[in-house]
Amino acid sequence: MTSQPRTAAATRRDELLATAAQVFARQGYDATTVREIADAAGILAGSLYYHFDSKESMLDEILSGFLNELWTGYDAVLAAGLGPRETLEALVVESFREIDRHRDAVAIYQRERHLAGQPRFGYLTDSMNRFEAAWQGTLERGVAEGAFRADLDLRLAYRFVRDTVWVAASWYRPGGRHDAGEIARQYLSMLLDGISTTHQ
Amino acid sequence: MTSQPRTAAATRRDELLATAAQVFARQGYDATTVREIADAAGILAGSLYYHFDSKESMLDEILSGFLNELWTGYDAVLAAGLGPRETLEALVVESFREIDRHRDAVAIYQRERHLAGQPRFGYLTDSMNRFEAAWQGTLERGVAEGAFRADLDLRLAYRFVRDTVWVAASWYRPGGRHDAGEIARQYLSMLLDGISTTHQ
Amino acid sequence: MTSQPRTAAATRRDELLATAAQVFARQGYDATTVREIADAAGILAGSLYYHFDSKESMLDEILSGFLNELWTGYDAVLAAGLGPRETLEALVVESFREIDRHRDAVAIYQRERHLAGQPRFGYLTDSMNRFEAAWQGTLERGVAEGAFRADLDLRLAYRFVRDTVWVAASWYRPGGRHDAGEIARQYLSMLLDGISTTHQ
Amino acid sequence: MTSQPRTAAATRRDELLATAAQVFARQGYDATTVREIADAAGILAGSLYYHFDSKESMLDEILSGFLNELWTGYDAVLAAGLGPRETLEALVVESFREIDRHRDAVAIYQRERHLAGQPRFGYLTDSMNRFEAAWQGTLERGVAEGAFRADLDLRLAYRFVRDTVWVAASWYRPGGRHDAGEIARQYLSMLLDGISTTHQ
DNA sequence: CATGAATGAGACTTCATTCAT
DNA sequence: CATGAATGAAGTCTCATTCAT
Repeated sequence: MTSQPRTAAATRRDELLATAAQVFARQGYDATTVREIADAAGILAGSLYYHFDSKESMLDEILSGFLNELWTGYDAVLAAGLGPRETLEALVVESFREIDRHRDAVAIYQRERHLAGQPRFGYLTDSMNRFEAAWQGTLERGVAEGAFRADLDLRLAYRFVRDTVWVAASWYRPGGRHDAGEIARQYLSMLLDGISTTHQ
Repeated sequence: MTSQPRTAAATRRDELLATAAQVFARQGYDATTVREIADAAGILAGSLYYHFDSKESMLDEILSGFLNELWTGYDAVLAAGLGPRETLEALVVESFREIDRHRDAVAIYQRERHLAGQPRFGYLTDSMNRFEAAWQGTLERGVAEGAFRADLDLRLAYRFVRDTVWVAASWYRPGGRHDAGEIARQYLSMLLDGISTTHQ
Repeated sequence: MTSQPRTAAATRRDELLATAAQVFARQGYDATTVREIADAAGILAGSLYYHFDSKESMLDEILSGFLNELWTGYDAVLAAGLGPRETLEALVVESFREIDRHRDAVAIYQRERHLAGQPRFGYLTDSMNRFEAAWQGTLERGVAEGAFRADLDLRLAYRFVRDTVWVAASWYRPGGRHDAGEIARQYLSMLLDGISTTHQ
Repeated sequence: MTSQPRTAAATRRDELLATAAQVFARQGYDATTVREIADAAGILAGSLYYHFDSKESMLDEILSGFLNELWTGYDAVLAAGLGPRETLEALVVESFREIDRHRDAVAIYQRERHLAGQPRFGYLTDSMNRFEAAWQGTLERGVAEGAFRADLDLRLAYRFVRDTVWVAASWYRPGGRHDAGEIARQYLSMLLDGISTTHQ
């Protein structure tokens, strides 16, 4: 009778996850009650448990789903054999694309970073480590090849770049004045050249 | 015999607030139980209510106390009659000084920004507005006077600068490799001149 | 299959309210714990909050429910166009009927009169005012028409009548020696004619 | 050095008890916090424990103090060898005198009648029994001697008389339009002769 | 798939009471 | 006598979760 039950169910799950992500992003995971998610989805709280094991597993799916897609994009960039400056540009562009597509998940990820300590969310720590390796490695290559300034503390520079990009998720709204690509371009321009007109 | 009773009571409150801020910063406000704060302070949960009305009022005092000190510093900078570039530099330095002194409060402030919607925390919204006015005004003056690049979207630039500075509270630990002044100097260098060696 | 879901839910609420009223009447509102109500109802304390917002809202529903029914009865009496003596008799009879049907609510109402000061229970004050108007107006008409003694202070007489009737709720038990109608008759006899054999 | 330490201390106790009685009467015993009593007395909550063992012992002293004085008055009346009607009149007058002098204690006594079940307050039960014996005995003598109507249920009549008198404590304010004696006279008139002009 | 009622653990908070000063 | 700080028990309420229908 039903054509693709698995697909239909998966679609319903995704809808519910998107709803949950929206509420988590707005209020924070802890401050969100299962009932609020259910209200936003138009069902009763108990009914969510037909689809998900627990509130935590919703969070889990949201975060791991986002990170999977993120790393698909990042890995493509890192495997492309670009120079350090081009790699950094591509990573920034890719990051804003992910923010555009997974805004809520990114916001949650930023806010609930402390979850990385729990076994269930160990993949967050893994991701953070790969993340640091990718960005800091790119910066180091850039310094070595003369593309980036050599007088900077690279750990500070890494954090500067990282935060600069990802915190944008906390204010970015799709459909605003600029699309994700334009924002990426402006950010890159500031990041690479600074905002000052006179360079020492 | 007793030296300063008023000071003694104020000191105890401040100690407890510092303890609470530490726990809030580590775990998040919602995920923190009153009992955890009390444990960290070496008293029983109920005893906190001799000093404070509620968990929320602890948060309130932490945030408003921080913002009061922040604005004392900012107002001094803004009243000094400096040029835009010097103003921006002074604001960044002052910000890192505040991060150094109120690390926990800053981290809480970053994470619990959504509180601004509640009447009790309306002063957060006020502060954010004054904040935007101060920074964005400085950027505009800088563009007008030729100190900052004119080809940037100023709202984006404002967010870039703002986030860049404040997110540092999430990883800054006093007593680390660099002191707050050194970090400010490096951040300013990246912000103003960019990380690239070749400027277009 | 299911007969009347709305009725079923309303019935459950009413059962729980009746249970709560019983405990409140026995021990007083303040001295009653939510757990005692739940125990009496055979559920856990937390489960009450599926049906009611708070302990106070249970009290609210008990009192307002009672007063609504009371005023339905009183208004019918007052609208019947009876003479003052017949009106007073009908009010007393109606009062004892309400005591019979809402014994617990009446006892609570007597004991927790001080609630009238709180905004949420402002309707208690309203009811008390209407109450006074109804009874004292009847007494005044009776004096004017010669049915009641003219030598009495009417405010005192009003209180005498009022207290006389309603305090009965504190000892009345349905199924006792006399039914409500018989008690009303004896009270009316004492009230109207006194307990003395020789009248001056 | 101090002239009468015992008397001074006793005076302070009495002041505090009067304050406590006032608050208990207004809000009810359970709804009153020790801190509210202390506030009303202008001291801190802990300081009350220099004078009293516990909140309950304050209540105890208030109630037993009142009952002691009440029974001194009642016993004098009952020992005077009066006829039933004169006895009833004297008891009513004495009761209003006690209400006048111990208004708060009487109000508390009315409201917290359920305490009679606790061992510590067993004297309340004793007092109630003596009370019932005194009043109902007087009524019975009156019926036997033809002073009171024989067609009434005496238990109902007893309750009618009892409640009628004592509930007055809930609204009586000293210094009002009528003094206690005048109120007693009017109450007696209604009680004995009724409020109707035509007697059957 | 969803509902409605309930569970049970745990949260925040209150408050009578204690005690060193 | 009084204070100020703390205790510890208990109370109201929340909320993730379960389950029969």
